[in-house]
Amino acid sequence: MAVSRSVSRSVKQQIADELRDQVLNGTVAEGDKLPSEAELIERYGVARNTVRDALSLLVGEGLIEARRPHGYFVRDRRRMQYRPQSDLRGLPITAPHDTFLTEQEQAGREPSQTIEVSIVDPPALVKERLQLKADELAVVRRRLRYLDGELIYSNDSYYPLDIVQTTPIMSPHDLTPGANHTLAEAGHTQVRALDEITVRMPTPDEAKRLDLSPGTPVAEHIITGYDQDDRPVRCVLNVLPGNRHVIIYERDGLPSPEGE
Amino acid sequence: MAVSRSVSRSVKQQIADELRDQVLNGTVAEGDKLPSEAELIERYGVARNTVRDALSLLVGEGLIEARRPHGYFVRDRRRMQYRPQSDLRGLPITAPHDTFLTEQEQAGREPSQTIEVSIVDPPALVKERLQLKADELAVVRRRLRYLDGELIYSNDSYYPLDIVQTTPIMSPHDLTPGANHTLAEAGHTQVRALDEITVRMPTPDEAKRLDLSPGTPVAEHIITGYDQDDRPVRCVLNVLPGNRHVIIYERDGLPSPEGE
DNA sequence: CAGTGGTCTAGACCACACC
DNA sequence: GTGTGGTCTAGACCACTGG
Repeated sequence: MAVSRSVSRSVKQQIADELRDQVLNGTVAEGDKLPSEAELIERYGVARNTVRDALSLLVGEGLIEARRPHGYFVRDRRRMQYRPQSDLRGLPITAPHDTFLTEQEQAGREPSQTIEVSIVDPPALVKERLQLKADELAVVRRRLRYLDGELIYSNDSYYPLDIVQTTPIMSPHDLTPGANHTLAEAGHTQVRALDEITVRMPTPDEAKRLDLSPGTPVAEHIITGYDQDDRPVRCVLNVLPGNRHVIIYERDGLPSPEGE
Repeated sequence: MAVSRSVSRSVKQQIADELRDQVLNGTVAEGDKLPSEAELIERYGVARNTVRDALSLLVGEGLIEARRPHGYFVRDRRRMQYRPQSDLRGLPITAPHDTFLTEQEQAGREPSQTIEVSIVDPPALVKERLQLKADELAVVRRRLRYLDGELIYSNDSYYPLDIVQTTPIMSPHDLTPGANHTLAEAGHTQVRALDEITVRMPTPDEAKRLDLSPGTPVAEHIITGYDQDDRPVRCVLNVLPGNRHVIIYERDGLPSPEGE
């Protein structure tokens, strides 16, 4: 019903508009099932591909997803806070001192993670940031972090091999004293960091690893940490599914350089 | 040629894979034109919709875009730096003191912007952050920023009406002394800020306003500024096309709270 | 005018999860 | 089995831009 041909707006757009309205105003709530393709074909009197085109527009907007063979569902729009500052200040990641684990436990959720440690020839992106020569290697701790069994984000921390060679960073367990502590003991106290955030669509690999449904962008968050001698000692590569997070920074001071 | 049926990977996936490889390894460079649909139909011996399905996968990954009626082209993957800290420290946006304009001019590019000022009942999102009551209004300065004639991002700054009512913030021009200066003169010196960054697909409105091609996510960057009495005095809503920017924060100190 | 991608139709067969 | 969405075919007509 109610699709008109020969209007400026295409049929699939009109169908998508109507469904989008219903999603946004709550007629169909988060988690609800949309009508099946067959129902929409009947309702609007159009071909199946037209209905599918309309639905794929909404999928591309990140509003709905297909769960085969159950139907299309409205996606969850709630987001959790992601705070790079406390992640770094509390340091990245270890048992009692892992900010991810402790913060989430306090929030009454069940955090967990998998850790996998290896020595690798790191990607160019990491090599540049760690100022490694062509033949220098790095240790990477690859983590997948979960909350209540649900994958939240991936976190790969790279360290120059020569710095961490004999430290607990090499062991595939939570770092009980904390990675920053370990680095400091090795003579490299991290005193500053550079955060780079890029927004993009995931690669097919990432989509698979993070179990992302189509229409889900990611934030790639790269942290490069420097020690007291301005040497890069850590490069962390986080990939966050865009639909699950709000990235938060708090800033103060704002010294007004030119008297503004 | 070379698509095989009855393999686990679908035909459209195989075609997409082959084209993706060519894009990523540079066989077809940024800005280059891909083969037309007709050529791909012939090359692979499949139906048109199959070719279109393959291409729309790559469009969804943000790798290529259709420029009708010219063909499909490899998208530009260069990004410019976006630094919320200097944007705020230098203050947001005015003629000689506008960090956007001055920084970009120094980089040898031609910045420009449109400004539109109005008094509005702000969106709920802004109202919460400015702690406005239901009937309180705000002044919004809506900007679209360009570089060399190309749209870079949108920037909407909201101010509580009662604070800026009689100030130059109300005039639709560049703020020569700077918005922070004006706020300070009105007795509200901004001393801290909260940044929130969310990653999502654009709404159809945004896609149109920012001229985003399909497969382009956005970063929504919300800055809330507080004065010496911890009253929110500004709420800035930036929408950045994901494919054009790297968001950069610099942090130092990292005081290691619990001795980590 | 020719060639491009955009829209739409009307079919077909498939894999998968649930009953 | 039944119903779901996923893949694929083989056509058609359209709007737009360039030569």
